[in-house]
Amino acid sequence: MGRQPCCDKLGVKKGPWTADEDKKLINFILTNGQCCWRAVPKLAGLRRCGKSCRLRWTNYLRPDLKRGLLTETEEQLVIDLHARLGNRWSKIAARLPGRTDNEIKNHWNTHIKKKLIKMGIDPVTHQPIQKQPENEKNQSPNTKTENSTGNHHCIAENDTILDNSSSPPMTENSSSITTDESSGLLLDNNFCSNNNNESSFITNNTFWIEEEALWNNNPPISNEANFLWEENCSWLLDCEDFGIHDFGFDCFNDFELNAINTTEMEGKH
DNA sequence: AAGCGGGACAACCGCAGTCTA
DNA sequence: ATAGACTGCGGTTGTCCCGCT
Repeated sequence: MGRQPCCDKLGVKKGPWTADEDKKLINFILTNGQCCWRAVPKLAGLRRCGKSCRLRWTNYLRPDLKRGLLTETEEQLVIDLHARLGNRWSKIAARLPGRTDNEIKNHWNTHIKKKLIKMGIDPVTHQPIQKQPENEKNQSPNTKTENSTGNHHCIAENDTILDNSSSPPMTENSSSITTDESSGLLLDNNFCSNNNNESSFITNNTFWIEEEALWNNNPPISNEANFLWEENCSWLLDCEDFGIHDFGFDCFNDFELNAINTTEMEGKH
């Protein structure tokens, strides 16, 4: 019954990844793509759990990742999306090109939360913080409003934001970005439309949907993906501990990468 | 210069839904 | 049909770094 365990718990390494492990994982994914994570550690020669490999790849090694702090625009978008989606970091991250759920979650907890509190805005409800009367504080959880974030919208299964009766009237076809007068937050009206066509959610992010599709297609690594890789690997150079040189494939083009991968694969046989 | 505290972020943990033998 | 693995997600923790005293 059932399947094989994802990894042998004994002998599985934990803790920070080394440059060598990163190199092995990157090489493997670039060669074989993201298929079955269970097999990755074994095939890539890593003493890691498949889950750990997936996490390392998606949060840190993916070539299309942006590095560095979130920009003002991104931050504003995160705030806006959080107001609508709550702590659904993966959904939020899906709307920010090159950002991971982990990164956004961390940034929220370390920066944005404090920023909002400073501005007098409750980071949970996104409403202005006001002193609650004692009797309201003691209300039972059952008397709470429709959701924990205090939003005026509910989220359908396809992640489309739906208006409900309590929501403020949404002006159709209004400009895509407006400002909430009370909070000063940026509001993206496109996001709230009932249009199920995802590409119309956030105009600026249309390319991300396409990029995501490209990414999900798995290998062979396309020229576009390779371009992204080359363009985004510069952050590795900023690393104190190791640079792209440590991975041994700096300045690679398609041909060189393939050559190395082929060599490595042959070496295994 | 040393110690301390807080910020930042990578990584782990555990849960829930899905998948498969 | 079902047990148990797989995957993805959100919450939490651990550790490093930096500024302040």
